[in-house]
Amino acid sequence: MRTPIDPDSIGFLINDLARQSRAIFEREIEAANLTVTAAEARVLAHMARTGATRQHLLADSLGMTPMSVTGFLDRLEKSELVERTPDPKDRRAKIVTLTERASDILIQISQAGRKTEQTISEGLCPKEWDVFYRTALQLRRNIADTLITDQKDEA
Amino acid sequence: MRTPIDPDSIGFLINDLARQSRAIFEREIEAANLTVTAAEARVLAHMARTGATRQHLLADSLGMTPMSVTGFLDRLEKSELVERTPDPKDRRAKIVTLTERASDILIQISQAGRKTEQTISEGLCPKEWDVFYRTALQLRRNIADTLITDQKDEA
DNA sequence: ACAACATAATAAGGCAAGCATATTAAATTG
DNA sequence: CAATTTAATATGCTTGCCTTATTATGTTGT
Repeated sequence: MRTPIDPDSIGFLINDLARQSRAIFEREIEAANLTVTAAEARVLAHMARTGATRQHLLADSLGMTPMSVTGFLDRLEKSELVERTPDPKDRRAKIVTLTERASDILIQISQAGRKTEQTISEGLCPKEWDVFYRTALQLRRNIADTLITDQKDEA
Repeated sequence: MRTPIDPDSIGFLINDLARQSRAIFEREIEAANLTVTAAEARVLAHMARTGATRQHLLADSLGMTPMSVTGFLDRLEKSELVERTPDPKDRRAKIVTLTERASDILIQISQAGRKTEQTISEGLCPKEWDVFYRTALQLRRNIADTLITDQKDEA
């Protein structure tokens, strides 16, 4: 019974990469004197991509629960980076949008992101890097589909 | 100014993969009726690899602070999966070891890990998977080195 | 030998990133 | 128009870390 458990197995590995890259990203963010966390940046990124939406759609896009999104939006709203406006078509719903102020910060965030990317991929052969990136993309979709399917199975 | 910020950039991507794979792993763990978390499993994995060690060495191996390790060990000790014994060579230090009970659980954890790996990599071409895995390994070392160097720069 | 410093673990306390559950108001559907 | 579903949120929890003391030792230079 060799290798009963391996710290180099893919799950641990991916987790390590996430912690490491987050650490580097946060360092860049701090260097730029920004006051957003990596997770908040992620929310902003999705908002930038999807445009004005209802909160639960944003939650879907982020792959988290509506309640988690509420928490993020509360903080981001306090920092005046997002706004919640009532949805005229459904009085239960709210539409979230990025503020003026956010666009400024988004640019700085993306710069931090690019620097992080550079730091991380430094010394890697571009071809390998490319395969790595594309596989990661594919993997994410793959897993997301599995998770959604399983979720339906529960119902 | 196109792509001011991209939810598909590598940092976010890796983070997403970590969350997703952890979710799947935790599902497996629960299915096996185990009561360890992914992070605890990681600690156990490192302990299994490094053998009996002092806590601060374990912390190094895990890439976390000694205090964080203390917390994990407290819980694992309560679950009787690890033991702390005084180091005869240094009365400040403690040697941590896995218990009998842990070896059982480690096997189950590794099975959960393998199942997770299967689920995740399902449908991927083995060659791509291999490149992905090896690049990830390389990347981790790469980043770990950067982080350590930078840390020294601060001092 | 002993003062100064470094090191090993821990106590205390905090914060971020979530989650689950229950609630309220509004919409939809039979 | 009653029953069900949906959108957001309040409340309160867990996990996975961190920082900053503190205490007990070890080590080192003089």
